Amino acid sequence: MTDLFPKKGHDHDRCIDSAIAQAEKVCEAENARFTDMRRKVFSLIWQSHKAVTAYELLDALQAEGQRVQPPTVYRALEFLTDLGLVHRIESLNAYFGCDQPDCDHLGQYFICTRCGRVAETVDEDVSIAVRKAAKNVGFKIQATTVEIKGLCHDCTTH
Amino acid sequence: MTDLFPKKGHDHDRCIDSAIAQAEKVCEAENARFTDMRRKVFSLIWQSHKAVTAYELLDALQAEGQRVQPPTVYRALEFLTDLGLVHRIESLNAYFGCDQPDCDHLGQYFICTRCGRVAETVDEDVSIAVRKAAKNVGFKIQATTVEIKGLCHDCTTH
DNA sequence: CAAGAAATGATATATTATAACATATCACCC
DNA sequence: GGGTGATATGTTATAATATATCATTTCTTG
Repeated sequence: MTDLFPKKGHDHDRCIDSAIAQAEKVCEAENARFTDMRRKVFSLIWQSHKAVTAYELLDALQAEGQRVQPPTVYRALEFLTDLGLVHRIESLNAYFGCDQPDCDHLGQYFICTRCGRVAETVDEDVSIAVRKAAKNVGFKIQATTVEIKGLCHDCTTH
Repeated sequence: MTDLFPKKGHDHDRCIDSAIAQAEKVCEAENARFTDMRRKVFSLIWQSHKAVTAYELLDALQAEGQRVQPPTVYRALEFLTDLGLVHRIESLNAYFGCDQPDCDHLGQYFICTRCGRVAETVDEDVSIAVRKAAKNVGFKIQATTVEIKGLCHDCTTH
């Protein structure tokens, strides 16, 4: 068993730094501009391992004295999700930083209902089963949403 | 290949009647009241094989001259989803009539992005793969959301 | 039929998201 | 290096989805 969720007391600054470094690389590869606003939003999303709502991001930006409006946040989110740097968690209407942006959007999301954290995995068996189920019914997949709610390992044992 | 989506020109009245008959049975078994409002909402949901938003239901009820407000619709939806008679499609913020209400909520939803129809399946391989993925990471499942967007068989061939 | 429980009505408001147009900033060419 | 078109952000308004709260009605059951 390998817990996907980060350990208590891990060095979260490293998560943030590494995510930003990755994002920079992706943007460069895609010839997309990682502007101040996008970087700011991305870094706010990475402040925790939870999913964050657009309005939480807005509040955080405004708390810093910026006069930001909803469209600004939603635009940054659209940019980031289009590049796969952030994923939208449909069942939470919230956004989550992806730590494997080259994963082709086939991931699955574990959402802990106790601590609120989210973890992503790209499980081949799940993808295969989903693809097979689609094939069985003659369905051509464009996108999949697999969100699993429950208790993370920490929260079942503490 | 067995298409889950109903054939063109199928007798949809039978879908509706059968769904209502099933719903009556479930409510009786659960000792829950299938009131006029709940029946009305349920039957509106079953007017098509698409997912319907709460406000589309509200509009339909109001179009019939009823002076219905949002909470009324949401209450009916809550009742129906709690009993498993209706499922919420998270990625659409919309509601869909379940034709196998004893399925334990482990279903997968195929959503056709062209015709808008939704079909439900309960694929054991997918469930098993998801449960295994959860076990691998020490995660205790409470609920799963598996929504697959793409083209139904009709829409790929026509 | 009375009394409590369950359902619905009614009002207000919270939360999530986008449309439309104005302004600012950037990248590139000359 | 300055003009120009493209890209990004600012600004205002509003749409779409959902819930809290309290009042009233309807149902059930003794």
